[in-house]
Formats: sequence, structure tokens, C-alpha cells
Amino acid sequence: MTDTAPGTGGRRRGRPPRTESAGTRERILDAAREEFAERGYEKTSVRGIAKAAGVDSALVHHYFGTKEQVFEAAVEVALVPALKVRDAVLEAPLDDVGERMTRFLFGLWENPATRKPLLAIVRSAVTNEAAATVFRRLVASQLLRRIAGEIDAPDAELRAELAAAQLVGIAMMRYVIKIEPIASADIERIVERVAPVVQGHLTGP
Amino acid sequence: MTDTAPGTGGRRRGRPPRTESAGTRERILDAAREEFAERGYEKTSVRGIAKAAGVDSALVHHYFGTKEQVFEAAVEVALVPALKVRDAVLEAPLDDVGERMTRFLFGLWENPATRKPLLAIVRSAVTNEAAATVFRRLVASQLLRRIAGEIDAPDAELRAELAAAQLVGIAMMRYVIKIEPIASADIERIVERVAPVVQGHLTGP
DNA sequence: GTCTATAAGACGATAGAC
DNA sequence: GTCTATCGTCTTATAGAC
Repeated sequence: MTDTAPGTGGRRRGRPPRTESAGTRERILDAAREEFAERGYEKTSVRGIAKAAGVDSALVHHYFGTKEQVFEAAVEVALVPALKVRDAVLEAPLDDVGERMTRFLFGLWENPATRKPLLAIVRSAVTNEAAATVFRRLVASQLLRRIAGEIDAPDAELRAELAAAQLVGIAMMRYVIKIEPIASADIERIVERVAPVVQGHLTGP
Repeated sequence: MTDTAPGTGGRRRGRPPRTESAGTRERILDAAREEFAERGYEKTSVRGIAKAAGVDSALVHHYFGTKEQVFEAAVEVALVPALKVRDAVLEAPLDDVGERMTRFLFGLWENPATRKPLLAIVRSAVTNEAAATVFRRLVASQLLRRIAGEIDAPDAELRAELAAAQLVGIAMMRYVIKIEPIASADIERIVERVAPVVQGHLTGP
């Protein structure tokens, strides 16, 4: 119907002619994110992903290769949009960064589109070295080192990491292990207490 | 040599006569702790535990039943001695509790005898519900609720949990994911910065 | 692009011999 | 108390038909 073969003079002349079947690829990635987020790397099976996506498991391999490559394809791209928000955090004035980092964390975790890949990473990073590498790159290289770069102190890196540890711990207890009452607590009440602590780690005495 | 059959009039009359072979049971538990700590629950196999202990996998089942029962037997008991230290933490004056909790954490994780079961719990709790329950009982019920009980504030429980989140985050980054420089940082330098933060969560403004 | 078929093996758990 | 043997199920991954 909307299809136009190359050379017919139709609309999408520039589009590469591969990929006939609409969103199969995306459906697989969606399913993979969901499975990895819920079960972690080891407990997730390629067959399970395929079933959730309504396709055969061989097709998953056909698109992405090994299970580990499925993980990378499903998880890492989903966090790219978050990089823009991160840049906004980093461009803010430094005496504001505690609250901004804290709100950045909750922004990521309260949004289902980013919570799933994050859950997948955390659930997998504790046992899978590839996922641990993604985690390190995400937390350490992408965020901490840049924040540390702006702090004028001899122990800038340690400070930045302790601030991150506070936030990582909250994410673990609220979103992964789900310990009450922090799992259900109002975000504003948490921000109120945590933002000054993060700020203190970074620029305090 | 030191063996005395029942009725011979030897020393250990009260001892139940079962368990002929010396420390096989303990060897299995040791191996299980090691495996669960290194690989997490899903990646650990009963066969792997058996091989590490130098026995057959059927023997592991014979002693402990299912894999989940092996986990419980190996992990939970190993932390009982820590309860005494915890009691010392709780009996200390409240304006000291920040530093004491922080040092308590490092005491647990720097000691190989307690680090292994802790690693096993953390590595397993993110994907295994039984392990998550152990974690909640350990952190929440056993420690937090008792600390919260001593704080005179309306949000005592949230305060205690945010303090714990700071410590949990440090443990995650230092011992589980191993992010530098916090993974190699001198403990005293960390305590110096973290103890006041924990104290502030509990008794601060 | 999507499937069937299958290789090649690891897994948890049990029955039963010794 | 310890092992052998085994059942039944699950896994990743590939070759190849359509």
C-alpha cells in the first residue's frame, strides 16, 4: 500500500531498502528490555525474549547475535536520551548541583522508559561483567568524572563518588530491593533530605 | 582415635550419634558460600558447589535438599556472629551512632568471613526473591527499625533508611561493582567524610 | 525475514546401590 | 555417608528450508 519499490519515483528514495517487516526488531528489543529488567541477565533466556516478542528464538539470534549482544543492543541505546538531561545537570551552577543530581536520579527512575534499562543494568551488573562495565561507564566515567572535574578540592573524585553512593543506595533500596518505607515515600520528602547531603559531599567542608 | 562408641563410657555421651564423616558438611557449606558470593544465585550450580567441595552433587542434595535450602544454610548462619557487634553499635550513645554504624559496615565487609555471605546476599538479592527477603530482614528489620526506634523525630524511619542507603551505596560501589577510586580508597578517609553524613541523617536538622 | 529442526550440553532433582 | 546412573527439562546457538 504505502510501499514504493526503488525506481518507481515514489516518496522515500533515500531510505535503505532493507527491513521489510515493520517493527519486529523494535518489538524484540522492547521484550528484551522488559525481561532483562525483571529477571536480570542470567535468569533471562533468549527463548523467553522471543516468546514475549511473539517471534522465534532463532530470529533473535539472526538480528543481534549472542545473548550478550542482545543485552547491549537493548539496554545501552535506551539511555541515550538521558544524556541530554545529564548535560543540563552539569551545566547548572555548582552550588545547585546537589538538588539537580538528586532530581536527575528520580527523573530517570520514575520514567518507565528509562527505569527498565536501568533495572536491567543493576540487576545484571552484580553478576555479569559486561553489564558491570556498562554500569561503570554510566556512573563513573559519564557522570562522576565530569562532576569531579568541576570541584576544586584534592579529594574531588572521592567526594563525587560518595555523593553518587548515596544516590545509588537510594535507588537500590527504593526500586530494586523495595524496602519500606523508602520504596513508597514521597519523592519531595526524600529530595528535601538528600539534596543537601549530596551537595555537602561535593562542595561541603 | 578420639572416637567413642555409645555405651563405651567415653567422654561425649550426650552427642547425637549421626554424622560419621568429619567436616564434609562444613566443606560443602564453605564451597557454597564461595560460589554464591562469586557468582550470585542463578549462576551458581549445585554441581559446581559439589565439585568445589570435592563431593558428588547428590550428596549436596542429600544434606540440604533444594538449591534454595543450600543457599539459606550457607549464608544466613554465617552472619549470626555479626549480630553481637550490631548490638554493641545499638547500645552506644546516639550522638556516636553515625561513626559506629559506618565502622560497623566496614568491619563486616573487610572481614573475609562475613564479606563472603554478604556478597552472596547482595549478588543474589537483586534477582532472587528468597535472597531479597534475607536482605530486607538483615538491613531493615534487624538494624534500621531498632535505630529508628531511638530517634525522636516524626520521620525517624525514613531518616534511618537514608543513612543506610548511604552505606549500602558505598558497599555496592566498593565491594560489588568495584568502581575506582572508592574501591581502593583508604577506609579512614571514607569514614571521615561519611560518618558525619550518617549522623546527620539520623539526628541532624 | 522468518521459521523448523537439531546439535550439544548444563541444569535440578531423585532412586537406589553399596 | 557417599556415590552412580538417570530422568526430564531447560539452555545457547547454528544450519538450512521457505
